[in-house]
Amino acid sequence: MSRPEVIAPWPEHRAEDRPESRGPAPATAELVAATRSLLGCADVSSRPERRPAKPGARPGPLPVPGGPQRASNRPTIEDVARLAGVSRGTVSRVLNGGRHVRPALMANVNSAIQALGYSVNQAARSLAAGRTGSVAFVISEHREHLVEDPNFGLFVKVFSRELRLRGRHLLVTAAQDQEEETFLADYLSAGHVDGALLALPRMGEPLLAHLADSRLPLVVMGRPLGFDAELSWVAIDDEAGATEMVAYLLSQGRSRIASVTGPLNTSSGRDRFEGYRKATGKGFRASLAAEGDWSLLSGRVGASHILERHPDIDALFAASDLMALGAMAALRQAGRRVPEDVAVAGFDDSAAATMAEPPLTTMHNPFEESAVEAVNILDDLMDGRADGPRQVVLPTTFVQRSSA
Amino acid sequence: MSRPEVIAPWPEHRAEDRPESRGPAPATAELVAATRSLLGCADVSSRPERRPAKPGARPGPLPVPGGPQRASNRPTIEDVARLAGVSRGTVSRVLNGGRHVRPALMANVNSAIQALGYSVNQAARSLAAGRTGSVAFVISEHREHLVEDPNFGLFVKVFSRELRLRGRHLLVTAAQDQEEETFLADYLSAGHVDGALLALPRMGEPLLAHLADSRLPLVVMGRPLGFDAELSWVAIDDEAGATEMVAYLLSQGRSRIASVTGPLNTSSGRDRFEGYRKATGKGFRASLAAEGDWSLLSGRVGASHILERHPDIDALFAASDLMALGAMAALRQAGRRVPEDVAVAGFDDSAAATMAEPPLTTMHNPFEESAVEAVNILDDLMDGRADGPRQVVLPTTFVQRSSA
DNA sequence: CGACCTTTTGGGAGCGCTCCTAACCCACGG
DNA sequence: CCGTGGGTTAGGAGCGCTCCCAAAAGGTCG
Repeated sequence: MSRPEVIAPWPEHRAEDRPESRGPAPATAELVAATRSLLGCADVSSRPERRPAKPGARPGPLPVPGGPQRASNRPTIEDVARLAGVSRGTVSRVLNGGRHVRPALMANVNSAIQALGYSVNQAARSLAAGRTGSVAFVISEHREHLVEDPNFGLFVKVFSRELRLRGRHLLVTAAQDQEEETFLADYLSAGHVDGALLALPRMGEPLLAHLADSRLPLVVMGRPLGFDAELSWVAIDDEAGATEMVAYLLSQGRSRIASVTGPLNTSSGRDRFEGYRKATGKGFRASLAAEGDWSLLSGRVGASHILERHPDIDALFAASDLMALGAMAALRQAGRRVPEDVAVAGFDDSAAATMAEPPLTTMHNPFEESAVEAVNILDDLMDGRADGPRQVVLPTTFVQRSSA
Repeated sequence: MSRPEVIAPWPEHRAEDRPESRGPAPATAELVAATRSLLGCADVSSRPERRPAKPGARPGPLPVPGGPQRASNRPTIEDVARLAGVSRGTVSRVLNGGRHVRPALMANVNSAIQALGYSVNQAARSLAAGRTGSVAFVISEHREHLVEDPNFGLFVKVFSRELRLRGRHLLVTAAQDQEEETFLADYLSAGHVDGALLALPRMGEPLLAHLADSRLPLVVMGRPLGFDAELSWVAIDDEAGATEMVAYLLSQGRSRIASVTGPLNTSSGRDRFEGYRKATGKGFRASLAAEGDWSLLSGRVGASHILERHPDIDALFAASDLMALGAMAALRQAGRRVPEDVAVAGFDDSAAATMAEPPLTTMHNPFEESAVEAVNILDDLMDGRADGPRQVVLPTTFVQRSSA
């Protein structure tokens, strides 16, 4: 972004975050006059007038030559200043954290804000400050399926909440095809947002490369293969989670453990497979694994294929809950009982896991914590508080239900 | 909104929607000079100079007294104007639809835009025009569960896509509690967005009332009970859908049809129940129905209760797929086979329907079409093209799978 | 050919805010 | 008593755009 090292104006919680007055604003000028006396405005004019009023100074609302351009009745910072008996600058300072403002004046300004129901004009602020106050959540074409994933909704919710706590907004942008992706990358680097959150990318995705080049503060959800070191990201410990799950299956006396993996061009797909491979040790055989794409269907297809090659499996580890459901359907179709004949384990602990019959044993993926962490990092990045990319890896936790 | 009847500037597709140049912008002033000659700028100066250059007119970038305030290198409309050899006003006109601009000049301006990689500064535009170019998708506290619903993601995706096609942005806002809801209502009416899309409200929701009072263009997803006439909304024909489904069950020879309904303080819950009641005709008995809240659990609980009262039911109509899944679990637990002993039908055709065992017979809810329609209406509302609230009701379609 | 109307164009005037500078205040110390 | 310096404050300048008005250009018609 334009100014390299902005040291955090726009603080946590400002007065504007809790307006009180309701209903349509009355004509502001009158309100100012009327409210002024009502408000117990501590008269701070104990100090003498500072500057002699200039001859050309505005006496009041001042009928503009070309007729008033202000169509809206929304109170402005100027109205607040007049009501509080201070200058624009002081109000602005209060709005931005209140540093270098005497407590008495600050109280006055806050009362005025409340009285007028003032709320800052985001557009004006953005224009003047060169920051937009909003953050994009970027979803690119290859993640169509993500949208059908309940976790997507969760991300949106948590992002939105966390950002608002910091006085920022969430802008959701989706690119449906290659062309739109290019447009999106340009749009984002053009300074329309202060930062971006990127959903789980695949390898070799052009959007990722574009964004990595730009100076836009960026946090990736999931480890971005090929950009591990240069980008900030939040991920879970996929390998450890997979290892733990397979170890559990082994501990239950299962020995012929198959796996439907995630796409191997994603870090999660890869790492979960790696965890499975390591945990099975010398029992590992490539033919016991089939690559899926996280979807229900791919789980069913993958499990069928494995079943043809290895009719004697007694457990199946799916790299996602959805694929586990698909696999369960295939197993049932092949006459296997779950968990009696074949134990089935999933990954993610999504809503689907509870819905399954029998309910799915799975690894809990801390989506909410990830989202919070991502916003934290992005915030530091945007405010120049970070001295380089930052990566966070969160642990998963085992959730036992009845499928394994 | 401030200006009541804005008649549609900000057209469908503008030049800014397809920038070409990549990479960081070089110092703009030089670029203007350099590019000018390269561009085959049709020299439109065949007409004589219009106005004699004022004595005080800027000769160039003009070193500002207090030092240059422009931190960013982003080209401005002024840069484009200089390069194209026209005035700011003309470029602005091109940007906003190109009315009252000669084609030759328009071409020049567009080349300049491409050459500089110019893209409009949203903040400045908003400030000057009094419109923000963004639309809020509002999710209030009572719809927590919605977020876990895959349809929510679908809404976000479709809204985002449709709005971008119209040069607008989607802002996602969620209120977690009562207080935030009040804040949100204020925020929205304060003119930070041009319009709002409200997700499926319940009766007596304060947010709905607030928003209905404000002048903010608003489209509700689902029929807002109590505001049917005064608000714009998009809904499906819940009653007809329910009737059709129950009629199907009857046609299959099922006669003792139970129902787990949706919450009866929502229009969908009410209407689907009404359709069920009418279709069952004199076979209807209140004890055959149980009220649910759309959730899996409520489906299970509701079905269990019904089963206690009426062990002889041979069909169950659930007002949502999720509740159907819950009901199926309860039935299975009670030793009933689906569909042999009890046929189960759902509603919505959500992702959960395919996942079920057996796959769910359901009514397809055209979520995507609804979303598109909602954006259409909102667009007309925001541009003052609508002469009052508008309501749309879309039909559902029967989807047969194997549960009934 | 000039009066008159329509279409196009240039540029002034803001939109509401933040940033910055200079002026002001009030100790405090010499 | 007068500098000196740190903490406050007022208000000018400007962010990049749209809106609008008046001027210019280009018809049209009697």
